[in-house]
Amino acid sequence: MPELPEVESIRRQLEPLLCGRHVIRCDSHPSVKFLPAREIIGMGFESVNRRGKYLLFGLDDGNEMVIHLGMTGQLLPVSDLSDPHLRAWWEFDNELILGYRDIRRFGRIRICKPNQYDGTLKTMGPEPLSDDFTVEQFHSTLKKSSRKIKTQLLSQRPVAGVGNIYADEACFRAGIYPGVRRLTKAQARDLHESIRYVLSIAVENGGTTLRDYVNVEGKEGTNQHFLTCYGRWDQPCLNCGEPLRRTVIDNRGTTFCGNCQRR
DNA sequence: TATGTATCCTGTCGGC
DNA sequence: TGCCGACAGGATACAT
Repeated sequence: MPELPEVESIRRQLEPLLCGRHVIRCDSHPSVKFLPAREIIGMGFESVNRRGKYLLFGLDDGNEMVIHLGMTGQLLPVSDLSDPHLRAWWEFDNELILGYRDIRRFGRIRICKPNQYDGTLKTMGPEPLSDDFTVEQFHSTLKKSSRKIKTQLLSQRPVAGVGNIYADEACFRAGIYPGVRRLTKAQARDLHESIRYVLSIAVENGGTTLRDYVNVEGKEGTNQHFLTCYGRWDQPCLNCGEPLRRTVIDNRGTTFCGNCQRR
């Protein structure tokens, strides 16, 4: 499930591969989710950027191809175009064929003008590892909603790029129960610091591979070996030793420590 | 406008 | 061994 660290790892590897290259052939799965992949034939790639969990490919006609990897999306060189999970592919003028594999088809591809986004991209909060992500702005945004903190984080509005794994990790590190609806300024500061910490470490580790995630080289990340909370229910809390618990918050599996993360 | 819920998808796993 | 249902979850459409 690619979140910010996984998408950033992919972006860093794709940038030198694609910039300056032109698409000479391409095709896609007939689903409307993936059809826009066919629209960039003949175009050149000028940049590979990221916003939250979205990859933004700058094209030489001034538009951007936006790819969200969903749950199981992968971008990597391919040779077998009969792969049943291949949803789109682009052949470049250096014989590279970049494939978009997506087993569950939760991802999507679209073409749009830069900074003229809709949906989540339009309402997305600041990049968590940038100077734009401040405690004041973060606390102010959280105060505007009465939804549970984890739900707010997953909405991408208070901050970009946080998914289920890093929401659990950050709440655990901050000692905040993910189901609370209001945070004090001090709690917001702790959560702000924790989000930046867990994402920074995950980027350094090349992302978290639990099942499907691999980078452009087909290699798994290593951050799964450093998770302190997500997916560790029934295992002892690394702080207090109590068994971690599992619950469901807004239809998302959630791991927490009932002792360290008080409601 | 804010909030909550259903839906899309398919591989995996556990129960029978 | 094989079948079947539950489950995983990000974004979005829809209902309240």
